[in-house]
Amino acid sequence: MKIETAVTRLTALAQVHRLAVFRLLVRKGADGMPAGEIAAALKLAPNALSFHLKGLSAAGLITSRQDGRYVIYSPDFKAMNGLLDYLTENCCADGALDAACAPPQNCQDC
Amino acid sequence: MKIETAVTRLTALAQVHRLAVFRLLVRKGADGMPAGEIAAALKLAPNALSFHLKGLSAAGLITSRQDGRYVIYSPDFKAMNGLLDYLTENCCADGALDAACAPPQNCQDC
DNA sequence: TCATTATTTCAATGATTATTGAAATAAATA
DNA sequence: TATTTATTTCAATAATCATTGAAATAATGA
Repeated sequence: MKIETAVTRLTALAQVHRLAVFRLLVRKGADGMPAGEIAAALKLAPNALSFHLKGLSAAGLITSRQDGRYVIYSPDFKAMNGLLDYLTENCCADGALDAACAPPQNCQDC
Repeated sequence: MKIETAVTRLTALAQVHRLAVFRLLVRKGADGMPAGEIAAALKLAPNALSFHLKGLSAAGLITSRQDGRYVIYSPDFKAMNGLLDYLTENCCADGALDAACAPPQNCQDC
C-alpha cells in the first residue's frame, strides 16, 4: 500500500462521526445499512451524514448500492484489513522485539 | 477505548510524516531511535520532526526517553494494538458475515 | 568557560476541514 | 401528476493544522 493511501484512509477515520459510522457498519457486516438508518442511529443530520459518507467512500473504506430510494452502505473489510496490516508491517524487523508487539485479536466474531 | 481516544490516535497517524515516523519506529521495535536519526532517515527538518513527534507522543502512540543529549523515541505497541482492536470490534456482530472480515496477519515478525 | 551538537519552542502564513441552513435531485406512492 | 420520502449538493462561516525561519534550551566535549 502506498503511504498516501494509508493517510487517506486514516484521515477518513480520524473524525468522531466518520469513525462512529464506520464502526456501526463494521458491526453490521456485509448486509450494510441505509443512510437514513445510520443517521437515526447516530443522531446526525442527513446532509452532515452524507458529507461524512462521501469521505469514507472516497477513501475506499465503505461501498454503497442503490436499493429503491434507499442507498445502502457497507464496510469494505479488505480496505480495512489492508490498512491494519500496513500499520503493523515489518514490526520489530530492524530492532528489538517488544512483548506487546503481537497480533491483536481482530474481528473475533467473524 | 473511548471514541475520542481512537480519533486522537487516528488523527496523529493521518499525516504522511507522522505515519512515516511511526512506521519507522514500529520497524525498530523496543530499541527505539534518537530524533536526529529519524530526521535523517526521513529527510525532515529537526523542528518539523519535533512538531510531529509531539503529536504522536500526545496521542500516546510513542514514548521517549532521554539518553545523554539524545532523545530516544519508541513505539507504544499496546496503544497501537488497542487502536487496531477498536477498529474491528464487534465485527459483523449485528449482521451478515463477510468473507474478507478476518484477522489480518499483523506484526508477523514478532 | 566556550563551542558544538541535539532537540524543542515560538510566531506568522497558508491551506484544509467540519458545520449549518437551504435548496436540489431522485425514487416511490397516492 | 402531485406529494412524500430519501439522499445529496451547495455556499458561507469558523476552526484546526502543517510549514517555515529564527531563536531558545540542554547536554557534551575542548
